[in-house]
Amino acid sequence: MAVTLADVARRSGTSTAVVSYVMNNGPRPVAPATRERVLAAAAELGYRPNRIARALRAGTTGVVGLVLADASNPYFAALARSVERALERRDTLMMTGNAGYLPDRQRLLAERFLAAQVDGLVVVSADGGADVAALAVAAGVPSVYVHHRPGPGRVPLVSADNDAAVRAAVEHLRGHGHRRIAFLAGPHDAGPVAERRDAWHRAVSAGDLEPLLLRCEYSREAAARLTVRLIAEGAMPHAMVAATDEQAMGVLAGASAAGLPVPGGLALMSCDGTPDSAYTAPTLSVTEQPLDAMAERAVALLLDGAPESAAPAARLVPRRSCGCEG
Amino acid sequence: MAVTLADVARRSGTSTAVVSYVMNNGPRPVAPATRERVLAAAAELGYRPNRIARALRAGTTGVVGLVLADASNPYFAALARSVERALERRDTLMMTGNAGYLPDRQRLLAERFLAAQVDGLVVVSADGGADVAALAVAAGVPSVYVHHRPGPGRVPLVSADNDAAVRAAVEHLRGHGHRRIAFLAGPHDAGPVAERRDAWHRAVSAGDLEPLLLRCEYSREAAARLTVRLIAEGAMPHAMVAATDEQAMGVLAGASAAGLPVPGGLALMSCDGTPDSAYTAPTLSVTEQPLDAMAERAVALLLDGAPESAAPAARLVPRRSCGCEG
DNA sequence: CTGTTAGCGCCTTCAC
DNA sequence: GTGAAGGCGCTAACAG
Repeated sequence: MAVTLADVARRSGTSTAVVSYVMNNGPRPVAPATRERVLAAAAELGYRPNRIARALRAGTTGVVGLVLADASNPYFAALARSVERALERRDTLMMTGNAGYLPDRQRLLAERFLAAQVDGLVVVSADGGADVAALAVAAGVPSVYVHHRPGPGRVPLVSADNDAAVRAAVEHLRGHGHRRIAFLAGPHDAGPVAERRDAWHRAVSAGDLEPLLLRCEYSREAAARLTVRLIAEGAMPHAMVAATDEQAMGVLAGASAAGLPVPGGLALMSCDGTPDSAYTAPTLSVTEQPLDAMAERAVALLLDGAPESAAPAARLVPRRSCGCEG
Repeated sequence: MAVTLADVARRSGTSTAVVSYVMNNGPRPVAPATRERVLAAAAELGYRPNRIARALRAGTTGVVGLVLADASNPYFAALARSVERALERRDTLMMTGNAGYLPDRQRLLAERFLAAQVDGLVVVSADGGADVAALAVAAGVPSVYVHHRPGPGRVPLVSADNDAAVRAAVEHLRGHGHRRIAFLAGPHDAGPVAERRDAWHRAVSAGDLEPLLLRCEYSREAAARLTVRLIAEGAMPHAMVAATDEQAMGVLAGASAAGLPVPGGLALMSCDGTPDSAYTAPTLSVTEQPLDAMAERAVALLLDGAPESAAPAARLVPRRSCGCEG
């Protein structure tokens, strides 16, 4: 059905080797006249190289697998796009799979990607994921974690400098006059969120401020429910740092539903800095993760054998929800 | 490096044929004892079938390509997840590429996916895209458009019944007492947004209501800017249907920035019904597209040769922004 | 400079 | 019930 190298060779009166040399500009030289004939034949027939055959022969597919926690979460979605751009620069295709926070599904996806002979595996896992990169290692396939590394192991991790970011957020809220600054963490104590929580705790302690640790699932729904409940109980703090944008958006939704004004009644900051955070009502003050830099670094590590390097810094972006601009 | 069929055959003292029979449960029977030995050998060696080799032999990869307009847009992101789930049910992997509204990039992605020998192409294009599915057709690869079909051509399209949805939205706003109901459309007149605009126009005309057509790009930023400007000029309508959630969220952000209360000063509805729309402040009243049904239908069309059928209906979900629940 | 050919790993027809 | 062998489309020795 499809046009093959042999078809082009026949049509141009040459051999498959010559056609291959022309299509790949090497590894052997071809006479200009012959080259023209081959190119013409290829164009006429609409020849398109079969990457599957090439992959079998070359032992490399030009495809990388991305195991993602959840593309519905704007943070992970933005990260995925950054990874895609980084791969694009290397002419590499991406297979994506959403694991939905399920360790078994992470493993299943990784297995499938490995069976598909991906050249590398990028794993973006949330708290409590499986150490799926270990599977890649066992198969001799390069792998990287971005954002969070579930297991111990020697698989490299690329994440941002959460410590400095959270410290800056706490300082910023303090600058607005707040002395009781809550932190909204996730249900578990692991990964970047744990780092952010620790950083908050250190900053609050050092500043002689009053701590209040809150917890909920990483979803808008859970954060909205918690917020409504706290407001009803009169237990809502007046300043809060949310571990994730997803939670912060839930807090905003809950506050809106319960009639608590932001930033008037609650000064809120968050730690992801997704694109969406600029268009909430009110706009979210955040510490913005350098997603493009993280993705570029991860892909360089994966495909170019670049050395592991220090975490890139997050940037403070004050907007309306903390009390700025208004 | 990697373990192959031949390795397992050697280890189990059989032939590659038998190992293949065992791994695929056919097409020939294998004696139970032999089967056990093969399975044991495969497990010991950690054998994982090479899908690339299988694909070359079988002429089918078990991979579908998804050309997406923009995964940063929650509507497209949700659609992509639905497509992934529909493919998952058929044990099919997905390659994704974001075209970012650029026709040339759509074409490039389609070319690459075709070269990777995908079994099918799902194209989710925004207004003004290229007719990339035509490339697939030329290559003899099945393809479907979801949401929008750029060109003429006979490539099937799966979309929702926009007409009924918009009519319901207009009626709903009218029920809230509004007689001047604006519509926020996109910059072009094509595809589903054009359908929605037409449906709005018919509904407004039939109801003897006052029309006002507004336009802006499909981004939060553009919609927010437009909203701020209209408010400043005193030209903001009191009721509006936005063509997309993305634009509606921008309107919400603009209204919040300019101090216009929603729904008090503006009753707003939107036509996508993304998951995000339930957690804006205030929550967005929408007509919800049946994304799972659309995706399932598209994939059935693509891989199972299912017949084209009528568009599934969108559902009205009243929330706070139109004036309900309050 | 160009042609012939041997596999990459798998599946399956054909012989035993 | 099992084994040997050809070939999917491509690349890169190896000959000419």
